[in-house]
Amino acid sequence: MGKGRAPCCDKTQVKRGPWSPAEDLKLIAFIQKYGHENWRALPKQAGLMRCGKSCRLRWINYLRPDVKRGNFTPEEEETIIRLHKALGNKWSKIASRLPGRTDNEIKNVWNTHLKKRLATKKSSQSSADESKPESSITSSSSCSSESFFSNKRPNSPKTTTPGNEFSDQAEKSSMTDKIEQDSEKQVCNELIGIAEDPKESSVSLSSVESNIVNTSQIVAYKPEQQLASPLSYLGPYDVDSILEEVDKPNHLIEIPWESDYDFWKLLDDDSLGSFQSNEVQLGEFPASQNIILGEESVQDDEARKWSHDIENEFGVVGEIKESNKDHFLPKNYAVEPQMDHTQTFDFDDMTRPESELDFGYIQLWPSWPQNTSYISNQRET
DNA sequence: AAAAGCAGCAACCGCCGACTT
DNA sequence: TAAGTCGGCGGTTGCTGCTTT
Repeated sequence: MGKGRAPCCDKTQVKRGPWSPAEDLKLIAFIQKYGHENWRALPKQAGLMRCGKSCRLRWINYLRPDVKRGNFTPEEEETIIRLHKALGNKWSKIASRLPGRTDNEIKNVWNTHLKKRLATKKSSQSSADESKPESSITSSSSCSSESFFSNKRPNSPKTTTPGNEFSDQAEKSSMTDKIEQDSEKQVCNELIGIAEDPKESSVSLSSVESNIVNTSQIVAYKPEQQLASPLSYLGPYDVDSILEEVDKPNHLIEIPWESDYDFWKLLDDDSLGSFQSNEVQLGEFPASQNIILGEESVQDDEARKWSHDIENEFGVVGEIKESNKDHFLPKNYAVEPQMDHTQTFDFDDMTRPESELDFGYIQLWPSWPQNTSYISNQRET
């Protein structure tokens, strides 16, 4: 090539920084309804002023229904340590062995907790090793020190407590020797049962979720499954209006940044009404909002049902007590400026012309992660 | 009580490989 | 085969809250 890589998006035209609940809702609603076949185009289709990469990251790391939040269990930490020994900084591969965990999260945990912990142990251990030979301890997921099983608090904040020190066994496992002797892959296979075919084995979380690309799959989620997601939205956000946003034809008819012959041809052919992508009917939605999903056709009632389900899932309820809201809102959640929880809220970048917004307070997932603080000031937009 | 330092983590950046044209 | 696009990955940044002084 030699031309340098074109930027994935126009940095001046996209919003950056923390995601607001409204943006999350939009993204979730869009993906649940239409999938994410094309991340680059998704923001525009969903009406988000975000880079496609940013959307992808947000979805993969935080909004996916199957993403697991909360502190890492000792077992998970041990797995990370073992896998890191075998694989190095292959966070996505490590993540593939930890269901529900994302590479980013694992990377953070490693950098902030495990690395330091191991370094500390190593230094203390090395001094101890000078006086006595290293014992041979087999490595397995069940080999754990007494502290390994102590302090199991899956739902407690993610911080690792001092009492939760990882065992020396994990550190001193025979892994080290084996890694030196065997190939990385062999060791990995032995310890974690990775399939021989790397292509089969390296199914990362992200790739798994990437397979969810059409609505027929998305809607297969049961509400209770979705409830397991970190969709604990709080605040006076009008779910209906947000869902309407992603339904808006003008959001689905993507006006490309760059001229796209096919797109304009599409318009010229006056085929909008009947245009069907493989998964999403991008054309102007009739009132019925028929969506062609492969062989499936989501009819009126299905669209309504979906909307209704979402509404139920978000649980439009009465006001959330001030004392409770802090419990649910994620840390660093971008909050629109001067947001008043007692009043309706106008999304600055997604304002509806005639806002007949009937904001309801959205009940939160009971499983919203450790986030306990409420950021009242918004970082740059 | 205020300031400084530290830790945690969400998000961004840029590179790479796979795939398409 | 070259050029271009896109998704994915890993490194890094910078903001925020907490702890210490």
